[in-house]
Amino acid sequence: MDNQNWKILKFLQQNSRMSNAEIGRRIGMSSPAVAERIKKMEDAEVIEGYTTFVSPFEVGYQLKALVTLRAFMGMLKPFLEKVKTYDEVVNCYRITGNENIVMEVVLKNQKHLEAFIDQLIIYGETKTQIVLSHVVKHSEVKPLNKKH
Amino acid sequence: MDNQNWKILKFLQQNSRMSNAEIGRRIGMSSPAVAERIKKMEDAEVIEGYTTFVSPFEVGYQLKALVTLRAFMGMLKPFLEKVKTYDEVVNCYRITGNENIVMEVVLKNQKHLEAFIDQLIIYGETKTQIVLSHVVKHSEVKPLNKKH
DNA sequence: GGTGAAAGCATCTGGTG
DNA sequence: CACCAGATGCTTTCACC
Repeated sequence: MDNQNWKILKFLQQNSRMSNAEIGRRIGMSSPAVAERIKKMEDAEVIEGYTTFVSPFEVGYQLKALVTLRAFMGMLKPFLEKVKTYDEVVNCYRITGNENIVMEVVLKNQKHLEAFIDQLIIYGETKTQIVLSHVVKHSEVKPLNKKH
Repeated sequence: MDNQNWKILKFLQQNSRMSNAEIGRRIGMSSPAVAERIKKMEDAEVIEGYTTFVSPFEVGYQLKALVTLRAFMGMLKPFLEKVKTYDEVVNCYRITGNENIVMEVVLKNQKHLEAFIDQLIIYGETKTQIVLSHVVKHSEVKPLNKKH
């Protein structure tokens, strides 16, 4: 992970559809060299994949929320299986503390939110925080600063 | 947003570097037709961008946490400006309720976490939840189900 | 939305330091 | 081992239908 690799990752994080040739032009390298470096980062799982951001709002999801779950005894495991099947859940984290789970969910409206939360009551107690705005959106991963 | 567009979005969300020609082959459409549909979804901001997932762990960030902030009176606005400058913050949401902000942060180690939280004390009270695992990871946005 | 030509790109090969 | 340059097959792009 030298400086050239970080430059490649910077461009790929900003626009993963940028061609290897264009990346090469910007960092002073031939396109086969760029391709080879990308391949190695994929193999090393530094690069986990390439995706497209779809605006939930533009396709009809008017609400975004963070839903926290404090699972009932014995219900965490079944929930961890079930959560994969919910279309509304964009991200789900297992966390330390009194609460076990935080989910980022997209929903059509209040009624949809109500229906979604109703599904969860068998698994535990929930807390819902409506997202008002996305202040920092998928900021790039940057090289670790030495001072830390 | 017909069914063909949703198929294109499905492939692009799974692998944004897939060529238009390959997408076209899979959905029975020519590559110029695919290109035109993608362009229109970009213009309509249905597609917000294309990115690469970089594994924070593989590049030296051993810890992930959700940090919640309850801002002191008058400190929310300055914080909303400041948060954009933190390399550790991957996502930051403004939310409803007692607490104002939830951040997803990546950190080198406990010491780095301590230093990060120390930076926040002037803005408000914090709560930290360490992420144990990422149960659902950037699940695709899917078409809204009619029943909701 | 398809087709076909031209330009551009990815990928493989062989060769250099 | 990382890189470059040239050759080949795909891809993108733009004209036109």
